[in-house]
Amino acid sequence: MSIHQTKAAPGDCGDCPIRHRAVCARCESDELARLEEMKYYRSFEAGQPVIWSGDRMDFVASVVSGIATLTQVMEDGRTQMVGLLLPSDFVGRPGRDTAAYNVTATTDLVMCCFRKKPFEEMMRTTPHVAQRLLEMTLDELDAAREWMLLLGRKTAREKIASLLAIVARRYAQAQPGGKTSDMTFDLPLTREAMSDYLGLTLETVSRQMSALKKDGIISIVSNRHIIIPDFDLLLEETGDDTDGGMLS
Amino acid sequence: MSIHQTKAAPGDCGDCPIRHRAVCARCESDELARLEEMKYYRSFEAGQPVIWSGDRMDFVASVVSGIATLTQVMEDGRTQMVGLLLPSDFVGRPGRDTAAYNVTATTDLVMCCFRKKPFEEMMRTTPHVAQRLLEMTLDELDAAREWMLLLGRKTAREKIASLLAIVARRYAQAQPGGKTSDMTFDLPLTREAMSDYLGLTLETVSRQMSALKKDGIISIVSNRHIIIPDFDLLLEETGDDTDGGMLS
DNA sequence: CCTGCGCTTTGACGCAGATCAAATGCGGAA
DNA sequence: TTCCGCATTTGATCTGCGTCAAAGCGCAGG
Repeated sequence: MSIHQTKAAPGDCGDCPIRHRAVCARCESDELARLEEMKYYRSFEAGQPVIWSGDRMDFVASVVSGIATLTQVMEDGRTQMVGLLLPSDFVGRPGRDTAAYNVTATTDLVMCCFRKKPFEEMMRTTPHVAQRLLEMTLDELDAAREWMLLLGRKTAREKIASLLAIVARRYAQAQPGGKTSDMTFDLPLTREAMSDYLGLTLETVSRQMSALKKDGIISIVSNRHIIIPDFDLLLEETGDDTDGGMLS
Repeated sequence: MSIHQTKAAPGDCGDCPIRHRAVCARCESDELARLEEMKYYRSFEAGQPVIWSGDRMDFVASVVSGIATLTQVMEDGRTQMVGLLLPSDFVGRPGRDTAAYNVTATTDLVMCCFRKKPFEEMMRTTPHVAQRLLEMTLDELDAAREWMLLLGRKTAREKIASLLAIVARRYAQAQPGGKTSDMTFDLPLTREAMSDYLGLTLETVSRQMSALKKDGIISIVSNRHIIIPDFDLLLEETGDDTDGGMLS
């Protein structure tokens, strides 16, 4: 589907690209050894479902590379994304045996899966995994609350700007220097996925993207490739406090 | 402000009404003793602020009785509630020293506060508090995701029905029998608080409440006091799957 | 009993974003 | 190169909810 080949799974935790950010971040080498025994990799092509809400799920997992989404769907088809999973993010809930959401690969995806039983046992007997998972869950809860403000109170334009800022920021922090000027990245989401994220229709997303482009806030090259000439200008469109937040 | 007197703080954890549901739920008696040493009670009148976003916060806390809200406010005043805290719910984040949200008492409120330093130390050295906190945080994350679906995709009528169903359910589970018929309760929220919860204006909330009343889904006695003659009828208005969800 | 003050309801009107529909453009296969 | 399928853009119109404004209503205090 794309020219990229799925990066071969690392196999050894020592070489793992998410080693220091995922649930295993705090683990000592003996704990890593235990994890190695319960882990296995799974790959998915862009667009493929990982699991459906309600399905039995006997593993938990970390995203190693690529992007996945968590979505909720109402009976009549209305869809809301409730999670955007980037490398090192965690899927699944210890102590629950069915999936609560649809999980879909939006790009080619590699996940590091842990068999649920031994993983739960490890959470009970050693502190490092549970500690890290708590920290990650609290971060996700904060992100979810930010997202709730976006869904409940922001205008369509502010929503789009916020999403672009979030994605751009994550690319920036995975990249060298460059800071506030001339960020460039590939949007890993279709217009429809964006609309599901933002609680809008895909037409509104498209119109607002065009509007931001017309106003010089962003450049759109080849539909997915975005250039942000001035990140501060984009931030002003998000409706968020321009200043604060540097604390913490 | 109300005839109710603030229930005297329990003082002893053994008598605490939230003993088996709060962060301390899993603690053994020696751990409880440690918690007793770091805890103190604070009371707030209905409508009073507990803490403002950005303020220094050197405690974490459990709601003992009453109701508090977490809200985010944009520069221009747009407000979104991001958390509704009922008895046994937890406020504050270990490892963070400023409040991330406005916390407000919407009814008379009693909180059991723990000094942050010793609480964090306890999380590091004994597993039970951290384990319980992880579980509670995962529950909150699920609730937040349900809430995101509501904010992003539900109609005003569905939003109102969903909120009433949530509150009614919680009252029901704190009450005897009664099940699906003739639930009656006091809404602990003003129309404005409801609108902040749902991402609507207070006028729309009022109109939809009137509409549900006209359609016989609810009865409104004295503005805050609500009767739900048939809970299943209300559920049909929420837009959620009428059936599923019995699993789990 | 009257009065004032919050909270709530109701009405009239406007608009942001949804809906319906039709191009347009782009990448992959033949 | 042409063709096809699909994502995206753009246009025209509709509508649910927001906005602005004015009553009601219940309760505490005088």
